[in-house]
Amino acid sequence: MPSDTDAGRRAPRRDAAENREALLTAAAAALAASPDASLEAIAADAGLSRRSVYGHFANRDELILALIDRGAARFNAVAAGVDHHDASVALALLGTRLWHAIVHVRLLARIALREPYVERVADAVAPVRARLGELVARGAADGTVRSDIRPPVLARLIEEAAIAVLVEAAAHELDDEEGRRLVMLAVLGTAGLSWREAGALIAANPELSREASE
Amino acid sequence: MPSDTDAGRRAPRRDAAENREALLTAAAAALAASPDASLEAIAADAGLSRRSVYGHFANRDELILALIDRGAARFNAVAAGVDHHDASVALALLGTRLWHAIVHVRLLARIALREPYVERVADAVAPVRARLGELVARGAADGTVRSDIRPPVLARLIEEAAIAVLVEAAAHELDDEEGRRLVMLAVLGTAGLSWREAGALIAANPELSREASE
DNA sequence: CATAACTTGCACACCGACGTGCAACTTAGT
DNA sequence: ACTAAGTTGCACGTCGGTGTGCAAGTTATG
Repeated sequence: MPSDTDAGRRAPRRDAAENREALLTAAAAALAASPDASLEAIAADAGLSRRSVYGHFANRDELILALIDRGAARFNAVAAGVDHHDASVALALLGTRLWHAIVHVRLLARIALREPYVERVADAVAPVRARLGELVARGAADGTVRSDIRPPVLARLIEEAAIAVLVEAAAHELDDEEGRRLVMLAVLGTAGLSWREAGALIAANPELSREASE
Repeated sequence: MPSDTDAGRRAPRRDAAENREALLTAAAAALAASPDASLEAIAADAGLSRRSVYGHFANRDELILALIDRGAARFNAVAAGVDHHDASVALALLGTRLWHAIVHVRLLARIALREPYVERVADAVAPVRARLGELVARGAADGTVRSDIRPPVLARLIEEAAIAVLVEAAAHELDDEEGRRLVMLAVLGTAGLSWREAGALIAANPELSREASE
């Protein structure tokens, strides 16, 4: 008895949920490649017909919104567990975590370029941004991060630098090892550390290296 | 007598050339804002009707290609005159020059996102990329630039970092002063200098500060 | 195995944008 | 003032994509 209200109704089929997932996955891939991929293309990728997309989503827009929320959730979850008394280490750590979520990051970055969704993505991603802002502010205050750029601006620059690496990584396929290292170096460099300092910091904090899990 | 071949033909009207310019300018603005602005919108911006666009360009594509070539020309010209025995200074200098060409940079960056034009933009911009590559390689060799990232990759990262600042600058309008400073700091930070080193380098090289001309 | 849940294919209307032909108009140059 | 260069508006066909209705299938599940 699934519920009181839908008495006579049968439970939804399990494979429907799977197809919905397949659609989201296909859409993520297609939209990351080209932000205005057609429903036709997406459905085909998911192994469905265009017609049956409408059995899962009211329209194109709802599909994309679902995608945004899904990506952002993953994204924010990743950022939530990041902390360290040294702000620069925390930033590097955030970088490596982002590397694991690279697919989501790239997708959101692409979607956010299209006019109607900019705001929506910004809202969905607000938590990560907030966290990043905190870390930068703290670092600027205690001297672990540069203080020649206003913290809010610096936070944006670090964000952009990280995204740039992640996007770049897609073109020339880097292995996990190098990708994570690059994100950290880009973040730390933008944060004001010299490349030797950044290297030393990574070497001194093994938790930055052994993130092979997951 | 304009030429021998077009004997009976009258010289083209001067205002036609002006309108062509107006179209390009309007298109640059419109496409930078939204990379799939309609010809209708562009023409209106330029004070013309959609119909007469076809008097200047065979089709939408040719308009965009003209735009790419025009932007890239400006862009490459800017990069050509950049050099300095210290590679990191040269990079910073390139940064400030790019700041002056910010409009073109942003436009090309946007257009390059659209599938059919990626390659074309890459070709058009090849000279700047080449120059950047040289500088990075030289800097890595003589120790003025970080050597923990392969030079070709580092060149891409620096490029992305600079573009990120330029794009970011559009949102929150920065004055000339701060914009140029930010581009330089982002470039130098990515190149491996600490923020204090970057500050010192800028202070020590007045040509990086007095670029108010043009 | 009965049946609701789901998928499919096709038809259709709709929309925005592109590109073109043409006739009438306005305007710069000589 | 004559005239070619340039602009305009409108009509038209085309194309690709969206969203919907419906009838006929297929398949998971109770």
